[in-house]
Amino acid sequence: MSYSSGVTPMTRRTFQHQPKEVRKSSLVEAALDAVADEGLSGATVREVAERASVTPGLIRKYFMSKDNLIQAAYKSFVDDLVEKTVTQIGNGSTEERLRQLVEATCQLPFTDKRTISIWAAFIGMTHDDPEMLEIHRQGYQAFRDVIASIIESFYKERGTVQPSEVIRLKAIAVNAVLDGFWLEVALSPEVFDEIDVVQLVHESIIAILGSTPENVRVIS
Amino acid sequence: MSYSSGVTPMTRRTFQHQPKEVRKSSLVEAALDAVADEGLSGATVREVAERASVTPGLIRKYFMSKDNLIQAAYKSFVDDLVEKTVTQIGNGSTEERLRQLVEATCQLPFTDKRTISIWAAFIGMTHDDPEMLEIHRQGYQAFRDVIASIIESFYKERGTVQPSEVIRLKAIAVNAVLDGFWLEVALSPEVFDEIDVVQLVHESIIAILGSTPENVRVIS
DNA sequence: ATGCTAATTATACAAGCGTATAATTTGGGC
DNA sequence: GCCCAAATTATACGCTTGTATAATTAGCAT
Repeated sequence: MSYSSGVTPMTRRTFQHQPKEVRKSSLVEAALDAVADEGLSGATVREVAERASVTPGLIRKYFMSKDNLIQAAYKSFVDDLVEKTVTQIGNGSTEERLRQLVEATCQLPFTDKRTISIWAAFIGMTHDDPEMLEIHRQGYQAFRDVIASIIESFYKERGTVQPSEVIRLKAIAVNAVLDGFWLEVALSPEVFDEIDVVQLVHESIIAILGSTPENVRVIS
Repeated sequence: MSYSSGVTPMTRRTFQHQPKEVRKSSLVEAALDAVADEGLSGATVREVAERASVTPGLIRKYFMSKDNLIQAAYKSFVDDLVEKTVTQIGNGSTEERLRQLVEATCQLPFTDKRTISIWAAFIGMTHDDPEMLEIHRQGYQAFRDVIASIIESFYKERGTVQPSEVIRLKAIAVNAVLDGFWLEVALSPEVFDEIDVVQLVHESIIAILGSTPENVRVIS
């Protein structure tokens, strides 16, 4: 809804000057809201501008193009996600950190509708736009590093120091498990209505960490 | 590129009548090609029509709207994927079927650029469009059923018959692992350049199947 | 051969898109 | 209190989109 209902306004709308960074992040936030609510195709320049209480032309003062704004929004989103994860994991014992990692992945606010909608909307762009792909990769790399550090502690505590190559493989596997569960929870939440996801994921990860090609045995 | 370079054509282009189903599936295939190559935003009515060697107007004879065409394309894609998986798995021993399942997930043609591009493009629509969500869910349900039947055989062969609830949980977990790995391979293939993904996934799944909350132990 | 019906093409239109640019307002320096 | 640069608004343009519809063609029944 425009501020004037179609007719030429008697007076221009008032506005306030804002520092560059404030305006930029305000526009980025508005873009993410638009993507979450209306999907990628709904995140038009006009829609974003309206959500930021600003006129469309202003966007081009701060971003070279609409694509540029979308990229900035994606980067902001990915960085936030990684940072929130790191923060939530904290500095406790290995067991605690692992549990926090699982909870961060399976529970709110990481599985809320907004986060999932944005993730899903953007993931499709990584194949067309090389810049979006790069942003995605950096985020995943950072996430995998967090996982790897926990796994390293895990083995150290158990006195079975593993070569870095093993840790790398385990980190990839654990990352896959977290990603896969997250995706399932995100897209088919009703499947997990009566399931303790955190427990299930935790068991799966422990199973993977506790197995090597030589020592996997079904005991019972 | 149109058949006439902008000027009014002297003669209309020739065409052939086609059976309803042939035309429909031809349009669906063209839509999938367009999505794979140009992304969702590139899959316009005109683009699809051109790829199907047809004029845009014809699409509306077979599909109520563009959205309707996109939904049909997604359904075709999902059904194909499930069917190809089932076919590849075949009727061998449990061990063979499990191996085939893993290979089907991690190797070509399930991880080729076309398949991944289409999957990624569509997944973002499942949050806006309820019909797309339903198509997605049906596909996943079918896939999970395939996994569950393999898992059931797995336990039967080992003489440890599990309650259906356990099988269901394991199926969800295995599905998550496959999904997660598939996603990683799809989006960051360079990570797996020197890794035997099939082996890694297989180990992870065996670890999960062989673990219960009571019997998980690190042996070595 | 002819005529009829369905299939297909060609054309047009209104709406929405990203973008460019000129006009106006704001707020701090003097 | 004025002025000037920067920030913001307003307006317009050209293009693409999905859709509607009229004109034409193709193929089959007779």
